[in-house]
Amino acid sequence: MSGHESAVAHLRSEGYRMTPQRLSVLDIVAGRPGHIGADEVWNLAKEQHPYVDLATIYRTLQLLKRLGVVTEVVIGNKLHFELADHHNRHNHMVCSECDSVQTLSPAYLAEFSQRLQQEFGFTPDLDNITIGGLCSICQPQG
Amino acid sequence: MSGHESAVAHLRSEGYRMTPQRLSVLDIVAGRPGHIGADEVWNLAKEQHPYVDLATIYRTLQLLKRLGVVTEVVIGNKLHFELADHHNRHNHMVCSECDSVQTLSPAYLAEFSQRLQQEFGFTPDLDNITIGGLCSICQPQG
DNA sequence: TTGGCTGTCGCAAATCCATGCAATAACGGT
DNA sequence: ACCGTTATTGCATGGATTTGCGACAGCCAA
Repeated sequence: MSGHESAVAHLRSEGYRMTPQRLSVLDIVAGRPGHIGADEVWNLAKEQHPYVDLATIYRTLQLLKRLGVVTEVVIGNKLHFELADHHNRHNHMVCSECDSVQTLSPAYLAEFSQRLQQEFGFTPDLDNITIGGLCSICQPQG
Repeated sequence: MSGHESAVAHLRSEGYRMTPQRLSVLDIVAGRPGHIGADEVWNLAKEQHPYVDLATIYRTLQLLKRLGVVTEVVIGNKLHFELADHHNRHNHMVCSECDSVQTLSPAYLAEFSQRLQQEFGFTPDLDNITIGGLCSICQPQG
């Protein structure tokens, strides 16, 4: 029962229906400080609602992503999700060695993004930009 | 028979073996100006070597990627590969609507990359940075 | 050339995610 | 509270990619 009532309202105002499954997914993602994998969401959701199907979890997460309620982060070769905080947007830096994740203010990307827009007419989707690389701990000869 | 003899030498110097399957994959990727999907590589490889397995194609492409011989590009939900040209590195902008790909000089990312390095000790892997978004043609109300 | 060590292959099964379809359940109207 | 419409679910299936494993084949040493 955190602060995702607005998300529920958002869903309904778009003509989507609120189901227990979707509520569970929302609760679970909202109850997490960080990001969470689809499989973890599934396990937690089954505790409240034993018959949820994994496909439903995936569809719900995709829906919430389309609505901008959650953000998708690629970690390793799996997808993770986290509640989108529009007052505190951020991008991610994922270490390819230890899979650790650091957040990054989009201010770092703003100028870059504008250049792409101006010079190529290409509008980057900032929410889906994740930077891979090596974190400070995993640097070679670190 | 292009210019990938050095890649062959690279493989062997690292203790990997050169097999006809791997040569085929190298030939095919090297013979392509742009990027190519794993399934396409497979189809072409089968023409020369009817019994190659798709798993071998994948493993070979992963190996070549690890060695820096080819670069991986995520297009839609498929992986594409292209010969890494170290004298003409580039990043990609992929349109999430039409899956078109434009290349991008890494100069655009240089300053950004340096800031991450200095402020976070994070070394971004430029080869694996792909920018998603909407191309000029697929802009809303374009 | 032969042997053996070990990397590699082909096959099959597993994983992650997406999708088609019929049964079901949510919601607005009554 | 009930009904009908239609979005949503659960199930089964499919596509893309990865992985386990036994058989096989390169490559080095003798």
